[in-house]
Amino acid sequence: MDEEQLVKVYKALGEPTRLKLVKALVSAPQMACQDIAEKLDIQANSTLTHHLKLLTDCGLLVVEKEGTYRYYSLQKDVLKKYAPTLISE
Amino acid sequence: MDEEQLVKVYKALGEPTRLKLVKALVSAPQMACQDIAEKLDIQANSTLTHHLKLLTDCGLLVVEKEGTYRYYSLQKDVLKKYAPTLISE
DNA sequence: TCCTTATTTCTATAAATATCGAAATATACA
DNA sequence: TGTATATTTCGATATTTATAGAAATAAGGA
Repeated sequence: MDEEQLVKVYKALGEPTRLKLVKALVSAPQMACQDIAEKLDIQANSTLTHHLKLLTDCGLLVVEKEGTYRYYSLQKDVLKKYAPTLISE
Repeated sequence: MDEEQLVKVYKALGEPTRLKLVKALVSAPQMACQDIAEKLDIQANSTLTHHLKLLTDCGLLVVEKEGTYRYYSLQKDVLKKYAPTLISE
């Protein structure tokens, strides 16, 4: 992974809301936007979308469409490689 | 390590200049401010101090005084734990 | 003490980013 | 088609942060 991408990964993890989101997805197999927003106490949909975009752009999350829902899940191999402590802790 | 501290670590790594600095210190045993500023092409002393503070505050760097110099070095065990890919790559 | 070098602190500014509200898009269903 | 639900996009604002210049601090040597 090139340096620019590495910066993206660590920037994505270096923000409280997104770190909480990643941690939540370590135990949950996948979550829809609603569930995530509720879990993390995010007020605006657009705020959630913003965070989800950063996390998917850097490869930490993947999204799967299902009807009007989108289910986000963790790329555990990526997380394990770049921030293994988040998997086990 | 509590969550707040974790955020600090990843925030410290999620910025191009600081990531370059960490990478430079993986191979160099230690570096003084001057050397770092030159290596990373940092113009203002205050900018360097700012970055060094974030990196030491989160535990990634330690500083050792020697006369008017301060030598910064990497806490490799910390880096290895939270971002192991930076050690080997 | 005075001067030089090395680094930090202070203050300000510009750039990046987290948040929000509202409108737009997408999909399912009556 | 029309309505409801889920999510994204757009535009604006407030907060955070990276950068810089100047003054302050620290240590060594003339």
